[in-house]
Amino acid sequence: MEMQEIENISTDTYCVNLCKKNRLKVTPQRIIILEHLMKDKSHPSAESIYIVVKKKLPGISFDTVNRTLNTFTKLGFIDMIESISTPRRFDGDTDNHHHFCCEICDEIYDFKIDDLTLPEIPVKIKNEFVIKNMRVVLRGICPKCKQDNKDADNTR
Amino acid sequence: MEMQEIENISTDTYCVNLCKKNRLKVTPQRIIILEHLMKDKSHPSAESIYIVVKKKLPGISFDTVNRTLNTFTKLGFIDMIESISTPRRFDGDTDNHHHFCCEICDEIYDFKIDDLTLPEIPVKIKNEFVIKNMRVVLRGICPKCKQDNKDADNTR
DNA sequence: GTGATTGCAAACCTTTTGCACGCCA
DNA sequence: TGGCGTGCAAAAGGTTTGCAATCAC
Repeated sequence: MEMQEIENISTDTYCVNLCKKNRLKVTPQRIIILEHLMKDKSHPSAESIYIVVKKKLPGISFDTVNRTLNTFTKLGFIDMIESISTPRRFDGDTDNHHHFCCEICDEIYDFKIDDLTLPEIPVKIKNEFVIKNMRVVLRGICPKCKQDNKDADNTR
Repeated sequence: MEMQEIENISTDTYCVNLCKKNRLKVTPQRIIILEHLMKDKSHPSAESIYIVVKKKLPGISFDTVNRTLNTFTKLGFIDMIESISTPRRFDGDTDNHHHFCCEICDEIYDFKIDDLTLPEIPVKIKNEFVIKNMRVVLRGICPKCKQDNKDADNTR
């Protein structure tokens, strides 16, 4: 009980500071959403976050949840578990290979990894799950966009 | 030139056989879409596939492209580069960890990999790309759905 | 006070579904 | 011929955008 309270206070403080540090105004909507995400390990959707959060803050709108999630994702507070964009993309190459996704241009680059250095999947997973496919997904900035960014800096 | 022709013929034959083997009726729409996917390494969207394919088969509809892509994906002819489902999902845990995605229930399971066994990213990628995040993504069937499948089999 | 943030509504984009017609086996 | 596959149209599902009112700083 006491622990719980202490935990809440510190989570709250953490969220407030995170917003301040990133020059976001500290609004109850943001704090509640962020607090919830710190606790919810179920990889929730915007919809399910909205449902839970609305109980504590009945006036909150779904759009605010969506927008706030976008803001937090851009700032790196949270991760979006999804490839890049809404339109689905397809790959005729079903051989084992891996992807680098550029977060600026959404381009996907293939690369290979030496089989010998493929990661060790935990035994528990190997035994209890049926693994059909393994992919290493890198996210970041591709050479082209890196260059474009530099160019933009130089013209400032 | 000659090579090109030979290539086309064999690609075509390959696509026809692949459909037949999987008891799909061989329609020009399917063959053209499949042929295109064999060549296009750009990880195209349904839209961009539609635009290209329409040039060869002006009557084709966008819906057919979409439906065909679904069919091919289910049969494993091609891969869908996307996380699981359209609604985005979020993760408050931005520490390095990895995901198992169940293709039946869409549940996402976290797991850790010993840092020492993390895969070797090719030097070319390391040098030319800015890597912000690396995740190993496994796809398959989770223990719960595996059990459910077994149960269903037993009641047949 | 002022500018960022919110809530509401509409717009937008993509995928799915239902149905009649046409084509492949 | 029979039934799968296609094209068309409408619906559904989710995210984004524009705008006026509100709130944090």
